[in-house]
Amino acid sequence: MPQTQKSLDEFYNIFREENLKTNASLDSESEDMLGEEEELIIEHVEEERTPRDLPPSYLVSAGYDGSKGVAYLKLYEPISQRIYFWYDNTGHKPYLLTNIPPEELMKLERVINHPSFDHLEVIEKYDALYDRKIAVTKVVAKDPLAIGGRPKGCLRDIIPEDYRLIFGENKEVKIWEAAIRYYQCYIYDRGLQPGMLYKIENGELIPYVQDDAERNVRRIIEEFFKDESGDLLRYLEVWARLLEYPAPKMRRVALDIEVYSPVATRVPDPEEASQPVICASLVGSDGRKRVLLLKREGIEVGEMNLPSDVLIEFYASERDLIESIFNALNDYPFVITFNGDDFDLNYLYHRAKNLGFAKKDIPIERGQKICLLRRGIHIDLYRFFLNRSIQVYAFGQKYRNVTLDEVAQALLGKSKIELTKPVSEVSYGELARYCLNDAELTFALTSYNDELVMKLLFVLTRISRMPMEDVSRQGVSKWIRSFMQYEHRRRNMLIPNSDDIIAARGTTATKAIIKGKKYMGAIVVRPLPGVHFNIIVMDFQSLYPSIIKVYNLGYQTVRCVHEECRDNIVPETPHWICKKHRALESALIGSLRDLRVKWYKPKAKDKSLPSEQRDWYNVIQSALKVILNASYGVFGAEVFDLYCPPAAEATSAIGRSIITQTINKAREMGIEVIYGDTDSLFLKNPTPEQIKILVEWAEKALGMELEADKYYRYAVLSSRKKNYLGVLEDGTVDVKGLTGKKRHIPLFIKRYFDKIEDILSRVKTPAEFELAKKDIERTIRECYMRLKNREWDDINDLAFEVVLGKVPKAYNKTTPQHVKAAYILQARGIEVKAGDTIRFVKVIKEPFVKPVQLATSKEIDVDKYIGYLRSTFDQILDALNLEFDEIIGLTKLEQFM
DNA sequence: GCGGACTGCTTACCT
DNA sequence: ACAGGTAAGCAGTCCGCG
Repeated sequence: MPQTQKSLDEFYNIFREENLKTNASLDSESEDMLGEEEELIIEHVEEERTPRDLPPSYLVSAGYDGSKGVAYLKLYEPISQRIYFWYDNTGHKPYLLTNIPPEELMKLERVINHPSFDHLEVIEKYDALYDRKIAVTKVVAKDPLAIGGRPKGCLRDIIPEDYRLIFGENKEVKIWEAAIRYYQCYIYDRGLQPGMLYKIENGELIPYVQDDAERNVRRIIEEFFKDESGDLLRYLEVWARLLEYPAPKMRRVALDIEVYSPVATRVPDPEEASQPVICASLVGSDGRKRVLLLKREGIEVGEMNLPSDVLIEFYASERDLIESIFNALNDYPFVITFNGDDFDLNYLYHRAKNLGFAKKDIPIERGQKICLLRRGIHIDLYRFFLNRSIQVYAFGQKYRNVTLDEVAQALLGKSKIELTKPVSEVSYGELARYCLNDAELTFALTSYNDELVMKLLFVLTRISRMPMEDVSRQGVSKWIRSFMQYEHRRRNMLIPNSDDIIAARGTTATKAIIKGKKYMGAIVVRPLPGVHFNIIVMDFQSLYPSIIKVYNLGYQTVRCVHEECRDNIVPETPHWICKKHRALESALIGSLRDLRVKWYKPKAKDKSLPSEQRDWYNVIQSALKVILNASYGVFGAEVFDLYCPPAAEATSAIGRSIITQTINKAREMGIEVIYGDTDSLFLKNPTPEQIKILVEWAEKALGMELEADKYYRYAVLSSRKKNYLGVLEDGTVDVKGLTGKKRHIPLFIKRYFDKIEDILSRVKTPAEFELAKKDIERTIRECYMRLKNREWDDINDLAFEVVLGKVPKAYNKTTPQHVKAAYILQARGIEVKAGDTIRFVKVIKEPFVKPVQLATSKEIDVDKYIGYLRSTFDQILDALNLEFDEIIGLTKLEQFM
């Protein structure tokens, strides 16, 4: 393993000019113009919050203090339940790396005379793309904004510009690591572990070792992974330590505000904040519930029957009300909102400014799209639940639209309160109940299931090595990027630029089936239509992460520079894989995979453990699931900093080879393979011995873990891929891909589909199946007759619900039906946004669709619905050898009339 | 001027 | 703003048809 540990005396300082005058104009507020890698500069000087000594506390955030000019950390002390600050005392400074030698850089006046320029150093880095050590120049600055992230005048732009002016175009100017946010850079360089325990002793920051957790780590490593070969072991230990340390109880408050609005249908713009804040609710983990109301002319008191533990406070002045909110924001270490970045905190910030608050009295710091707290940690749950990976893998698609109402209904079984009148007009009592309920729901989303959401955030903070605020707002590719960048710094590896990787490794060689995609993906086995009893579904446990681990995939190893590796070919591709070095991605992803599969997943189900421990392990395994599920995808995503198309292509190619070999093996053994998709095989009636042999073969021949995942009493397959139904032993029905389960279809049809599902769940034997068929026919006939005779209870049951992917006018290629309906709504003055669900019915007259709220029953085009009914049920009837037309009483002859 | 064959767009889903 | 593969419905286009 190449490690470059050049000793310090080999490094030589070229230049160190003390304190060139600071240019005040560079400190001005240019927040709005910052690019994606926004540096949020915060100023907070509070001696009481920066102690010389601090008992063990959790590192929860990091940032840069503009007034002190240093990095700071936020530590959560779990006994006092307060946030404390620690300021850097190591003299760490922001920097970038370049291939331009110091003597040439010194000729670039705009660099050397830059007000924030500090000094130059030459250092050595390991360049993994070319397997060599290189000398690079470290350009050190006094201020992170001088490095990058500023639209104009930062060093990462100046260096290439001026170099070309002076030295010409011959040499390629390289800048590395200039887009990393300074506080992340600080975390990486100092090897800090957000989410872990630290203490402060006499001003020094010291990691705190907790014996219980360390014992667990030792046990995992020594007992559970004792057979693991050397290079993965180190990673297993680092990860295990991060995951075994428990999470603290987090003292927090949920905040929701209501704002007066002169136009009932319009929410006031937070940037203008022209209307008063009329109500705020604060629900704390300490049990405190407060409702703050602004006294206004002509508002009825109404019924004030709020629970006795709720404190109601009336304010004559809005200023006092906001000050009260700000006091709470300063008091609680964690503040929870639903959409606070966009609305609540944003509104309070601007409203306070409008009311003449001094900047130092506003505890909110604004970025371009985020609102942070100067003292505490602001978690915007809207941003967290919006995260696709969280939605799909952590919460199993339980909620569809990310609204407080829908998420709360899905996870808590509770709803928002419906107002009888616009917020601005309702009585104090109703306003208080409404606002309080929102804050209670918001709080409950972090407390239900033993604080699952807070713990999940904590685990992700540790894995990603990012501040909690960032983890809750950014996507999985940023989390993965962060822990990979951390590992580069730890190994003294140069973090390559995206174009370096493409230049060295090239692009893809296979052809995708789908037009516009970059390379070929997974295999889907053509299903054998029919009803099949005794089906075992086998699958490879996290196939792609296993491939990345076992086949050593990463930007470093795919198409490496060594001649001797070129014979290590990836099947069906021209790519080869390095035999000399282990890729960083392979080690990091591989060790995470092993910990999840071998330790956390089994332990999460282990009834011998105390339930608290089990819950914690369950949080960990679902956090790992989220990361692992994305670990292959990021290789193939341009937005990922270590984007490496051949690595993505190699992963799916190896996957195809593995599943194909396994199918062939099963068939050789005389087992019927009736279906399969990517990493799964549906085997018809295999014996336990056959399964055992197949599993052992996969282990031996492929080095992959194959397991029997499910047993279906029977499975119903049509000829369509990704489209089947399986009945488990306990009668649970797995429905995959069938139209009858899709969210957009009318409730009327969905209800009948559910009835059929119910009939099928009771079938145990082929004999019972014949009876069930008759039942199904009856059910479909009933549905058909009710439609034909126009016997629906509610026109809403006939509505299709389709999500508007973009604003209506952005559809310039075609105008789908839901867009037509959206236009009709717009014409009626109803606001329609991207992401809205449009509810429409099919009608007889042009344009053949109508928003359901504008339609009447007699306009409905029944034949369109019957057509839809047919195609929905054909997916099942195909497999049962039944004909829709015969069921509804149409003879073959009649079909032609 | 109309209908069938075709392609492309869009959404919802699977792994 | 993690990937590719599949189903389905509809919009829009082309072409034949004396």
